[in-house]
Amino acid sequence: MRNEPDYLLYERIYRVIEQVPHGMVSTYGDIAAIVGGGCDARTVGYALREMPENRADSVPWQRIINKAGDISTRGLRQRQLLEAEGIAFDARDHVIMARFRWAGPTPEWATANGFNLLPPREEGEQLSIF
DNA sequence: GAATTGACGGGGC
DNA sequence: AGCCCCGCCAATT
Repeated sequence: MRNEPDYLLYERIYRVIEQVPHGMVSTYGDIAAIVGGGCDARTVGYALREMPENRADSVPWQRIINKAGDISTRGLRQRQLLEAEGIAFDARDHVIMARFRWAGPTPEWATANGFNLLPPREEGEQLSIF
């Protein structure tokens, strides 16, 4: 018996995903890092796969892709939905991560809701908004 | 309960 | 960029 029911863990995952803004994407690993508490990338993938249809209305599942920047759910209209948000793909069908990757929740929100922040990324790469 | 699979990630090469 | 290996957690067989 777990101290925390699985459905509650999924709820936390969905809640974080809801924070990913329109026109941006995040990765399974990033979401897991924010959720914390023994959550990993695969768990996020599981939560999304098990997510009931009605949840899809508020949870932007399409914005969650793998770290390589390519979509896993081939066949679904994921790419179509992302392009509709203005997210661009390169010639290899990969999202340009350096440009569309979400930097994580605000410190205020994370603290207020009991989530982690994304570790700062070093490389000179950053999401310059212009 | 072991083995396998899965909308995964990081480190090596 | 790719491929391989290993670790991770949950569900299924």
